[in-house]
Formats: sequence, structure tokens, C-alpha cells
Amino acid sequence: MDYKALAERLLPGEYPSLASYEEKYPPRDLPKGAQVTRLAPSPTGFIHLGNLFAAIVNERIAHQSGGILYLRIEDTDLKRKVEGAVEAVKNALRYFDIKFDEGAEIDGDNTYAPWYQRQRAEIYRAFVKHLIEIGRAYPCFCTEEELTKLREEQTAKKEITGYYGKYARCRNLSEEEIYKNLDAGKPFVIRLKSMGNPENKIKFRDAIKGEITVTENDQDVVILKSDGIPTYHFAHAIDDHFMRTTLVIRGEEWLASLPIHIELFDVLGFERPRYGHNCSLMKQDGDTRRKLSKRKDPELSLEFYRKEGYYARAVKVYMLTLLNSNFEEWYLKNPEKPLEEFKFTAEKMSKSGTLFDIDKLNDISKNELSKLSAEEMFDFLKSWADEFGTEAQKGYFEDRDKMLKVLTLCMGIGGKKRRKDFTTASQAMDFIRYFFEKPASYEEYRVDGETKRTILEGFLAKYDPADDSQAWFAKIKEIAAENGFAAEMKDYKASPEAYRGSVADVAEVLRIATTGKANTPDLWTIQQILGEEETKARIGAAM
RNA sequence: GGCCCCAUGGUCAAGCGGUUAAGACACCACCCUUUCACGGUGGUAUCAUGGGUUCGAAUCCCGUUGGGGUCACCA
Repeated sequence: MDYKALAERLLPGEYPSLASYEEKYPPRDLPKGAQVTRLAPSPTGFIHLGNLFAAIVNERIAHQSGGILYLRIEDTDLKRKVEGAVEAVKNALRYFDIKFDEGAEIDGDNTYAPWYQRQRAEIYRAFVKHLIEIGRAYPCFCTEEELTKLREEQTAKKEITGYYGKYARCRNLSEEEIYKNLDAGKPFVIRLKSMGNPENKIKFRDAIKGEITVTENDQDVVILKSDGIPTYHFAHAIDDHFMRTTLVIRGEEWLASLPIHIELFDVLGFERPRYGHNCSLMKQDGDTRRKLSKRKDPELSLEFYRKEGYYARAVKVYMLTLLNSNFEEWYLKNPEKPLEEFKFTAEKMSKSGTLFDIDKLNDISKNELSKLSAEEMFDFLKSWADEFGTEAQKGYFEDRDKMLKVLTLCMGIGGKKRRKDFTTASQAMDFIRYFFEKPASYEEYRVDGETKRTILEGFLAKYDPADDSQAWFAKIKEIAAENGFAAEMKDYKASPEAYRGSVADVAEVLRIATTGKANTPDLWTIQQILGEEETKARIGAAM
């Protein structure tokens, strides 16, 4: 068969020589050991925790080695394209401090551009044409229905599904048949003519998993779709070669197609990059666990975490503890150091799927937030409220002084120990609500109505906003004693039956009356912040 | 089903042939405390299984079981 003529018929026209592409996209001039990694999302606009998980690995490995992280957009599938998706990806990742050196919509070196695969059609076609010319690729005229039927037959016969060996019908089409189909205007795809044999095993060193075995590919996979755009597999080979990627870190779901990629790199005469297949982030689903999915788990989208007001650094710290088993220990010893100082290694990455644990994230969040100054917390909460808060919540920030006092108290700043009540911005805003709005509801009092009233009246009678904390508490003790409650905790513990309760119960009544809640920071300070008028009004209203 | 990956408490995990099998989260108890939060002390709980190899196995090998991934003109 005249492959050259066939190639010309299939992909007519002059294409630049293959060598010219090697010149145009030369090997990068980087220090020894520097890694070039990439993030290559499809522009669906949806990014979830799993994407961030991978992004952090790529970012750390590139920048730690003095290399490059770039952003490539895999938009070969038009159906999945969403407007504004690239911006969304960039914004979401910027929030987590992932910075690109080059790539789509990135202000950087454009030697290896274009970064959108749709704009790279010419390169792909040039190489597809070459493969046809050397007889390693061929046109396939099978329709979707025919392929579906083939798959069903194979399944019924319990054979391996796919387009391979004797099932690769178009592979053996005669020259005549091919041209007849072409003349009839039948649509076609270009398939790789695989030379692999699944009996052969290839030993492979994965940067994360270590020594692995894969089976040689024998599938005649589609490399050019009928719209003239390549499939992921082919684009991956071309792009990662010409963008001079040295390390491809990707999810382990790609392990299954690694044989295809190996064959493609080989047939194209490209040196293969190193691969690292990282485990997926799993989610408990009933009594089984499964990979995070964008369809089923919208609550795991990065947007969800921004809406909840998770602190970016906390999420990053959590990802890092999952990603590198020795990170947590390092961080415990170096809580103040920048995260970049941690030496990230592919070897310390987990080989098995990790279950996402919101409790652990929440714990880390509390810790991270408790390290902030009142001003930093103010800024964090305000920027969250500006975007996601209610009108009332936005109003909390009008009196800056008051808010700083509230935060100082609620974070325990100035005390012996920092408080850790805040998990997320939205939860924190709920937590401090009572400083700015009257209680919408009251937790249940544990004393009867008569006692409650007596206590509140007693408090109002003695209340003096000028009292310091000690004088204030002394009065609470008096009220306790007057009503048959133990003024001293020790006395109550020594003989609980001698009292109706303790000063703690009296304080609780006042606490609920003032804030609506049984659990709050120091009540005296709260009343100081609220001021005399508001304090009296609230106590009065609770009677 | 074929192929591939994985396997230490409920979760994340340390461990690289000899350990009382770390640590963190969660949980429980107690202490501290006007509540809560913080902090402190203690506790419950793990090497999936069967065979080897070895003086000795969580660690090495094989089988089994279990879990996961993947089998598109999607990435």
C-alpha cells in the first residue's frame, strides 16, 4: 500500500517537518534535577479537592527542584467546555497559593505555547500524518453503532472488549476499500496500529508507586477523532514531549492507560517522561469507599470550601499531611515555618487511597485560625462576609473597634491560652452573632422559671458596669448564696446535697439571658463589650 | 470478567528482619475551670488470612480474601 499517498489523502497539505518542531520547542535549559510538571485540567470549570491534591504535589515538586509548573488546558472535548473555566481554575488555585510559571492566561514565558490543545491542532496532525506515512496509523470507518455492537459481542463471549487484533476490522482494509469509503465521504478516525502483545510485561518505575508491571498495549486506540482533534492519549504524548515535561504526576486512574502512552511515546520516537501515579482521595459512601467524583460529590468542590469559609492554609496543611506521611511530624516541630520549607518527596507519598476526613480538617482549621492576630482574623472574616455573608453579617464589621474586641475575646488573645472555637468563617460568624444581634432563641434554662427570674432580678439590682471582673463575680456569688446555691465550687463538690446547685448554675442563667447560649467566653467581658444599656435590655427581656 | 494498583486501630499513619507496634484526628474517663473552649493525665482500639524463607516476620516470597481503579471518537 502507498502509505504516503494515503496520508496525503487523509491529511492533505504541507506540514512543517517533524524536526522543525524539535527546534521550535527545544529542551529546556534548567539546572540539573529541576523538574517540569504541569496541571492539565479540562475546562469544565469544576475543580474539587482531588484536583487541589494533585496540584499541590506538582507545585511542590516543580518549585522545590527549581523547575517549572505550567498550566495546559485540555479542551479537546468540546462537550465539556464551560465559559470562564480557566479563570475559575486559576482563581481557585491562587486561593491555595498555587502559582504557575507558564501556561494558559499566565504571564510567563511562551516558548512552549500555545497552551490550549485546540490551538495545537497542526502539530498533532503533522505527527499523525507521519504515523500514517510509516504505516503505524490507519483510518477507521466504523460507526458508533458498529463499535457498540462489537463491544456487546465481545462481552457476551467473555472476551476482552476493544478494537484490537482480529476485531480491528479497518486495520486490514485494502487500499481499494479505503479509497471507496473516502470517496463516499464516510467520516473516519485515525487509529494507532498497535504492535504490542499483552503477553509481554513491561517493568516500570513509578515515582510514587515504585516498581510496577504493566501489560503491553494491543489496542488500536483512536488518536485523531473524526473532527480532526486528537484524543487525550495522543495529545498527552505530543504535548508533554514538546512542552518538555519531565515528571507527569497524575491520578492512579491513569495507570490503566499507561501502556497506550508508552507505545505512543515509543512509536513517535520520544523519550518518555517519568510518571508518578498518586492515590486518589476517597470518600466513604455507605459501607464502601470510592474515588471522589465531580458528579456525585459536589460538596467536595473547592467552591464549597470557600463558601464555608475554610482557611486556605488549613486546607493546604491538611492536604500536605495526607500527601506526605512525614509532614505532620515536621509541622508539629515547625509550626511557624513557611510550608515551602518542608522537603516534599514523592517517595513519602501514600500508595493507597486515603479517605477524606473532615474531622481532621476541622481540627487543623481550628489550630490554624487560633494562630491569627485579631486584625488578621478581622480581614479573613470580612473578606468572607463581603462575598458570602448576609446583610446583617456585613454590618458586623462597621464598628471595627467592637469587632476587634470581640475577636480578641473569642480568640483568647492576651490570655494564657488561645481559644479554639473557630473552624470556618461561616461558623465563626455564627459564633459571634450574639455580640451584634439580640438572641433569636434561648437555650434551655436548667432552673425553673421562678428561680430564673429571682436570679435575673438580683443581678439587675446589683449590676454596675463599672465593676471589674472580680467585683462582678463577687456579686454573682452573693446572688448564688441568697438563693440557696453554693457560692464556692469547692463547697458544692464537698456536699452537693446541701445546695440547690452551684454558682456555675447561676452564671449559666445570666449567660443564657445575655447571649442565648450556655457556652460562651468570659461573660463579664461580653457584657463590657455589649455595654450597660444593651446588657440591661437583654437581661430584662429574658425575664 | 481481563488487566493493574493497594492492604498496620473508626480515620491519617510511623515502621524497612529482633520495638512494651510511635504519633495525630475521633471517642471515653478524670483533672483544671463560673459555662464553653484551651490545656493536662489516663484509657479503648491495629499488623486481613493461609502457607513458606529465617534462630527470629508487621517487615521478604507465594497463594487466598478483601478494597480500589480501568476497559469511549471523556479527560
